Parts: sequence; C-alpha cells; structure tokens
Amino acid sequence: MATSDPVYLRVVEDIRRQITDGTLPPGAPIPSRAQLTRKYQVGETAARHALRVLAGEGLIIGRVGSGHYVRERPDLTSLHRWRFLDHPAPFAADLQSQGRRVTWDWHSEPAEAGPDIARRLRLTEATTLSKTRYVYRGDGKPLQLATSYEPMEFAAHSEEERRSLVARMYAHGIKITEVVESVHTRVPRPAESDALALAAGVHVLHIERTHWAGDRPVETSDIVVPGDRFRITYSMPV
Amino acid sequence: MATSDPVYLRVVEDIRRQITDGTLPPGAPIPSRAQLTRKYQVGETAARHALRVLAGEGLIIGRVGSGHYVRERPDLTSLHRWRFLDHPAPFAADLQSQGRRVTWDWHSEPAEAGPDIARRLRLTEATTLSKTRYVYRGDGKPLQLATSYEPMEFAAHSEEERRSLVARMYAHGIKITEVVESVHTRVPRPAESDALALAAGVHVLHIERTHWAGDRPVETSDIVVPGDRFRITYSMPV
DNA sequence: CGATGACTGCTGGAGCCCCAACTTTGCGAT
DNA sequence: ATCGCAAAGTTGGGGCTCCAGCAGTCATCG
Repeated sequence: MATSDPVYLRVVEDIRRQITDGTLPPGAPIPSRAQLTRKYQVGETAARHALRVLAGEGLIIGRVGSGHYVRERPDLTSLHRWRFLDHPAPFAADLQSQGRRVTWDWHSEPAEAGPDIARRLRLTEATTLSKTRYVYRGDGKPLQLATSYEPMEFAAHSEEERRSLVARMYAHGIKITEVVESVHTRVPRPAESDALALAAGVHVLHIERTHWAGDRPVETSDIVVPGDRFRITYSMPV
Repeated sequence: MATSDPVYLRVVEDIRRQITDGTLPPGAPIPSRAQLTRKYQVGETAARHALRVLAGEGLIIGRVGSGHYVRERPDLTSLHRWRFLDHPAPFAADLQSQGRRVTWDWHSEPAEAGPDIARRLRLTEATTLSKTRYVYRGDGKPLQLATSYEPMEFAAHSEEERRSLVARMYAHGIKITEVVESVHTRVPRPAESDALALAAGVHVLHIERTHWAGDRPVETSDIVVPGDRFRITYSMPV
C-alpha cells in the first residue's frame, strides 16, 4: 500500500508480467477496455492508456473491431556479417542463404554530399557523388533500405557490376582493405515506417557502413532494417 | 483537403518537421496544450496526444510545471569494437579512452544455465555456471549492463583475473580464437529501465557475445546499452 | 535590499462521454 | 444446412473537465 504509482501502471505491469512469463502466450487476447475497467477497478482512461503503452512497447497489437492480442514475435532474422560480404547493400546474400527469395530494386542519381556524408568520406569541399537507393524485399515484403554514396567515377553501370563493390573498385586500381560498420537504434523516419511497413513502436537498426582503401574512405552507405525482426551478427577472429 | 488523417497527426507532423529541419533547435520550447489547441484549432485531447506521441518518439521531453522542449540529442557515444578487446563486459576500456571515468561493480554467483544460455554454450544437459552481473558507470551515471556466463572452473578469482577473459582462459590451456557478437534492439525490461535510468520510449541495444575456442563456445554474455546514447562500431579487415 | 509567499501557467494522471468503423456472433429465413 | 443480416462488442479518434504538483514570476513585507 501507499503505492502512489499511477494506476494505469498497475495494469501495464500486471499484463506485461503475464506476457513475459508466458501466462499470456503470443496471440492470446488481452481484456478489452470495458473488461479492464472492471477487473482492475480503474477508469476507462487508465485502461485505454495502459493498452496504448503496451502497444507502444510492441508487446500487444490492437485490431479494430476485434481486440488487443499478444504480439507474435517472429524469430529474429539473423544477418551474418561475413568478412568478405561486400554487396553495396549488405546482407542480401545472407538472406538468400536462409532460403528467402530476396528481390531488390534500386535507383541511382547524382547528388551533392551533405555534411554528414562529406564527413564520413572525408571530403573537404562540396562534391557530387553517385547516390543509390536500394529497397530489398523478401517474399514481396520490404526488408531493408540502403543508401550508398560513392564517387561518380566508380559508379556501377551494369547489374553485374552492382554485385560487388570490392571487385568494381579493384578494377579501378583501388583495393579495399577494411570495412567499418557503426550500428545504433533510433525511431524510424516517417518515410522509413512506410517503406518498411513498420508497426507502431518498432525502432530500426541503422548501420553506417564505410569501405576503406588504406586510410581513404571510398564508399559509405546507410542501411536501415526493422529492429524487431533483425539481428546483426559480427564474427571476429581473435 | 479530403485529408481524413487524424487531426493529432497534423500537429505531430508539423512539429516533427520543424524539429527535423531545424526550425525548432534542441532546447526550444514546444507550445503548450492550451496554445496548441488555439494554433491548430484542435481539442485538448488531440493536442495532448500529439505531445505524447512526440515524447514517445524521443523528439521532445516534457517537464512538469514548465513545458515541453525539443530534446537535446547528445552525440552518440561510440563503442569501438577493437579486435583484441576482451574484457568480460566489453567497451569499458573504450569508454575510458574517450576520457570518461568509468567505474564498474559486479556480483558473481553460481547459476543454472537456462535454455537460451545452454543453447549458446552448446550445453546438452543442465549445468551450473558462474554468472556475473556487471554494472558500468561513467561519471556516476549508469552506462551499461552485462551478464556473463562461463564454466565454474574458469571463473575469475581476483580483480586482476577479471580484466582479461582471453588471458584467463589461456592460463587453463584454452585459446580463444573467435568472438561472435549479435546485436539487435528491443524494448528495455523494467529492471533495465531502472538500472540504466532510461527515458520513456528509449530502446536498448542488446548484444549477445560469445567467445569461441575453435568450434567450442567457452563464454557468453549479454550486454545491454541505451539505444539513444550508444553506437557500436565494428571494424573488419577485408 | 532580500526573502517570503501568492498567483499563474504547465504537465501528467484520471474520469466520463460520443461516435465511426470494423469484427464477431448468433438468429432467423430460405 | 447454409446464407444473410442485425445486434453486440471493440478499437481508435476526439471532446470536455477536474486536480495535484511543480516552476516560474512578481509583488509585498520585514
């Protein structure tokens, strides 16, 4: 007693506990607003707010006209970071190896390097780069977005060239020696929510990847994948 | 016209645009509920809901008695994945090198391997492991949680031993040859929210790390860091 | 001149209500 | 036995109101 916690939290915590300990398995229905008000002796506002919070956490999903249900958590798709994988937007080969039919389309255009890209490619003055957007789909559903920036003179001209950045650069006498990936999580931008068909409350993993030739960065890309469906695995020899 | 979008979204989108394009810089005050109702000609409920959505996205922060403000986005702390870094809970050395006073404490105890840990360490039968929880703090503030599991016979007995897993294993004739890290993002568990003092709507990066000796996993740990303050960088020679 | 206290504005919790759109269910008619 | 339809239940959007607690501001008092 003397718990001055907001009452909606009592509801949230109780339901969350039931979900995490398995009392409420994936797919199980959550009591409706009306039932919650009775069960927990709270007002409609509190019941409603509790459901919204849980939905925002991605634990439950609401279906209009039907009810709220414990969200099915599909197994995380594993993205293996093989040392020699170098597709412009990575992981496609990896997804294919997991037996998923992956398709991708892309759109290439010249673009001015913004401050962020300029920094990553160590450009000191305004430079026009070849910017390519990739959209990856598995069984029709969008899986992954990527935006790649590279100097105009190295840009891919054929579908074949597009498959290996390392080979393409090598043909220009540039030997890529290192790949650096930086991963963090953030709220999706509206365009990303649309493109990846993200549910509310789902964050994305954002990977900034840069290919280096010695001490010179030669290509950089932003890769965005849904945070609730992907894990990225890095394997490093010691 | 004919925009049948919910009205609160109009407010959300307008404010979000102003934040992302810099019209509202970090720290700038957001109009109050009362002001929003007048400005956008919406009810109090819609204004309030818009603010809640933006706060949930981590774009603004509400201060009771004062107002809502554009959230300061501190630069992401970069966690560099050096190839030979092998502290049981990683990144501490890395944080130190960035000039942050990092302290850590830990608690070790024997524990039964759960199904998940058993799978990761390829254990077929119930085994008792040494389980160590680490809490890392920078300038007093919690930064990172880690839980490490290793066979009882290899457990560290001194502070010194605790500093290098690789050296410790080597003393037992085990040569660690590979480190595998798998990173994904998820909603923090309540205990993690507390321990890391997370704001609402902040996700965590969860890293599962396993040290391998040849084809045998010998240690595995779970590392949890706030998703809004950390990025993890992996550097791979090609 | 400085400290205290009243007043105002703001957030966050909570309650209740109305409605459109959708799903589910059960009943009645064919 | 099946079809169609109406009724009931549910979500999500929206509205209004009250209140506690906090943060400034400003005026008054010692």
